[in-house]
Amino acid sequence: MVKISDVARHAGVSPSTVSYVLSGKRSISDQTRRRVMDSIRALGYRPHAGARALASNRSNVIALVVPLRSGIHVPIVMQMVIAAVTTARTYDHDVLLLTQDEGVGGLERVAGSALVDAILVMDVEMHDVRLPVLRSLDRPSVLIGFPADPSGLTCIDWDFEAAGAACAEHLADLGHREIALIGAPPAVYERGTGFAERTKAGFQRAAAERGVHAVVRPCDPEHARETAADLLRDHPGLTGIAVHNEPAVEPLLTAFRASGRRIPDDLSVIAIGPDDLAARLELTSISIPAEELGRQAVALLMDKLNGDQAPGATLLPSRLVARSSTPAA
Amino acid sequence: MVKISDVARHAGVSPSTVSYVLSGKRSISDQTRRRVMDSIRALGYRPHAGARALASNRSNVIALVVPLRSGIHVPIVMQMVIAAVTTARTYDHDVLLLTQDEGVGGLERVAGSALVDAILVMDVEMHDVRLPVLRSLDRPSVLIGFPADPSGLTCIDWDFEAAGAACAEHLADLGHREIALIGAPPAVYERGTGFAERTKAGFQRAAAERGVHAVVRPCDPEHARETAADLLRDHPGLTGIAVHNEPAVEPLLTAFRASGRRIPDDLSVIAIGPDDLAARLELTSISIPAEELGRQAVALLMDKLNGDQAPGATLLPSRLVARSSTPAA
DNA sequence: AAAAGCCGTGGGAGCGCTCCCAGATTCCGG
DNA sequence: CCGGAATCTGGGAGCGCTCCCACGGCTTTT
Repeated sequence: MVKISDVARHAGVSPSTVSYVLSGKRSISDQTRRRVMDSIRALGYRPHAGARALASNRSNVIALVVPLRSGIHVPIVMQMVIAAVTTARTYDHDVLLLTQDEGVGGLERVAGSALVDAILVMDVEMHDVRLPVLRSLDRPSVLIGFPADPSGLTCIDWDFEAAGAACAEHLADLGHREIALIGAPPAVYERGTGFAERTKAGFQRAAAERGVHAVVRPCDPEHARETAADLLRDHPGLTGIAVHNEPAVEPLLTAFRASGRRIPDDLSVIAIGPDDLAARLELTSISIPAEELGRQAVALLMDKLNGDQAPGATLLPSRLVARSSTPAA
Repeated sequence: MVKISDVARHAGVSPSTVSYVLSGKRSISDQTRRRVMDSIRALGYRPHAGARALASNRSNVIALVVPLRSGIHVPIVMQMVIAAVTTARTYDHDVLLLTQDEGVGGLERVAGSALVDAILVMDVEMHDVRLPVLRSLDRPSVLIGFPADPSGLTCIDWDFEAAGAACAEHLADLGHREIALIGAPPAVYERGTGFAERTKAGFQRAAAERGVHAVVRPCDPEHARETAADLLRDHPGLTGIAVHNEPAVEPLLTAFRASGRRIPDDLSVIAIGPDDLAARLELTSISIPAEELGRQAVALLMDKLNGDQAPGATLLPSRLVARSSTPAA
């Protein structure tokens, strides 16, 4: 293995100079820098990560805790994970994967052993048991999702409230008087996950403001057919529907059509979710940019690692893209 | 930070003894062990990962390279990733995530800097550019998927050839004389990915052996409707179909029904893929156990890390589960 | 002309752990 | 009672890097 002293000898400088060339923590003459870099390349030198971590107290690795529970759409998670890894690399950091089920112990382990410098937690619950640990840990963390009490934590999420409101407003603007929001599976609501509630709240608030009648239903993708049938039976006057449940979108559309409703003639539909699905189905959609969230979350984490003050709460705006499923009357 | 010498002092032993208690690399009297363990708990000691890596030349971290290209079904990837992480933990290892697009450089980086002890590569191509690097690296690796030349490498995958053959045989056994395999998107075939070709080969071989007429079509899920229509037009006598394309399954079923074919009355259907989807749709299926693959791959990697000889090739059997979509005639 | 400031570099302690080399103790058979 | 084996423990060098402390040479100030 090539070590820093080998490079130093080869370049005719001291090891500390090589270190400084690499870290940029003090000025080095152009000539020296060039000689050192040449030696590094010539010898194929790579700093030993462990030695570096030991001496500098920085591992240049961040932990990413991924959820593995039901009711969360896997492709979105994957997109965020990829975005997080890619972004971390631009900051010269790597990503260590932890699963939700390692729980509190996992966080304490990777932080306590100095395996990671910081922690990114996806899919935070309202009353997440990990919150106290994250607050007390000596390492910065960023949460994707908002718990009930975000004090002392840095959180980021999509602005679901605004997304829900945008749906209701869009439908109201188009003249619909009776609208529905089909949301996440019941399990998600029961778990008290914030995003589902916030979408609902925004939807209902905006509907109320516009004097539009609004109903909200959870939906298990496996039982999309029943959900759709029940909804249309209970509310025959329904003409506008927002779906906040990625995997249920296609089954629901099928079910609506099976119930004799034409889209968009009888029923206008908005999807809240990734743009690609909506684009393919020609649905008006509120896009929730997964990559953007992953990217920003890592950026926040890096800010905190640099000792910068990070905002406690960040809400990413969503964007309504009108397509053929919600035509103007 | 609590360090090993703090524990040693607290327990009245030497640091080396603490180290040996933790590693188990030499015998320790029960009494001493207990005292040391008590001190560790009392002080909340956690070995510093970097120091450990430096001194022992082992980081206890493995790299996992995840694909991010099109044509691979994301939930399957995620299942394998989760399984890999979970399994690695049972071996006291963590998982560092790398993306495909870091390419060769990424592998050299994490291996050269001793960030990871071993490498697990998902979604290997036939003529993968990373193969030479993996062969020359001083760290063990395991590939998920088989390249054209697997010599000198440890590879594991599902037995797609057998899966394809099982489909043809099952259909032939039920009396079908004209059958089709609807496969991965064209891009996957063009890329020369092994699994698509192998399924095809098994399907065709078994069909030939049974004297059954077989056709194979790639299929882009976005154009499932057209694929289905074309296929039924070109081969009106078709009565048995195998689908090896997870996201296309539902669109295809819809398309078949739209073409006036009843399932299973007019058309028997087998799905090759995760069991949950097939079970929900009541389809006969050949299940490809994603978790199992992730688990086994990590197990192989750990064997190699321990210096054990690992088999060069491992093929995981798939299992045919008969459901209502392929009734006996 | 001496003092003060600046820039570029070297020396080397120390980060926390592992594991080689010994040393101490106990146990056994002869 | 002794030699040797077996069992358990301690000491401490060394892993490869970072970063504090110095230092020499040069320029600018007093």
